[in-house]
Amino acid sequence: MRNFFRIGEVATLTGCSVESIRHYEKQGLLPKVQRSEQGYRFYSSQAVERIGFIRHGRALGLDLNTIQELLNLSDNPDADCAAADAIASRHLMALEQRIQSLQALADELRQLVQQCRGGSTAECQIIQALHQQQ
Amino acid sequence: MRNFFRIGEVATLTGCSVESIRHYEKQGLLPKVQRSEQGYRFYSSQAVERIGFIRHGRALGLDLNTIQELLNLSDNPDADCAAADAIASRHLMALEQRIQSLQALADELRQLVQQCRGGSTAECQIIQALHQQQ
DNA sequence: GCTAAACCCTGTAATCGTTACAGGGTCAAG
DNA sequence: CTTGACCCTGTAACGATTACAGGGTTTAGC
Repeated sequence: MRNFFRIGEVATLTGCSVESIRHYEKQGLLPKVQRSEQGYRFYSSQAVERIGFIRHGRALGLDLNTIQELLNLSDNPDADCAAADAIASRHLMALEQRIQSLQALADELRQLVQQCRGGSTAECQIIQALHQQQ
Repeated sequence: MRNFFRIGEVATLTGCSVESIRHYEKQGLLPKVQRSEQGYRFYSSQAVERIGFIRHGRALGLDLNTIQELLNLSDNPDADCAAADAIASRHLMALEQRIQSLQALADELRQLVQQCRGGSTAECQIIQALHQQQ
């Protein structure tokens, strides 16, 4: 396995767009990138792995700041695992709360859709509900 | 009930910020607003009701474009109610899909958190999972 | 050796809805 | 006549991503 990749290759390997990789760099999630004489970025396989880490985190819905925190922990192998646990737990709670509120919205919307019995918008339950004072 | 309100009063009545009201206007969701000689916006109670409609839609998670569509339907009482039904149903399906994917994320995250048994980040399951190739 | 395609670079602007300014005008009560 | 509470416009920020424009480099085929 080669140990140096151009940004486009990294994009293919990680499923991350070239623009996003450059964005992660600008946001400080990636250490100083090596450059060729012409200024092309070159990534080691460790760097590629780090971008995979970020992608993983994004897929879990973590924001870049949170991922940054986890990367810092990962960079210090002696740090306390409880910190990572706290971050994940905090995110999980926020996620569960968000799911609940979306669930409530879906329920409300489902009711509206079920009430709709055709006809003109003048008597449409969906539109009327939105006009209702809450 | 008065029939003319300043923007700050409308904000209080609808629970909508002054900035958002001006934003809705700029986005074309509100018809031409009346102005005092000094340029102050003045809203009729119908306009206030329309802003309430928008707020309702936002609370249901609809984006402004979708709300615009519903407002157009509402403005044409003879239009077919099926159009509103389609919009609401489409949004409901998207919402249910989103809930499902968030639910899957939460499940994955919950597993990670449960696997965490303390110790240093070097052997932290959460961090290791993020490093894993998927 | 030349050309075209496929890369790479930087910098800027767009997306979406909202919030927060800056810099200024108006109006009421004290 | 000053203070504070309003109002105005315009611009920028948030977060993550995408999409340019305008330019340089490399690679493959001819």
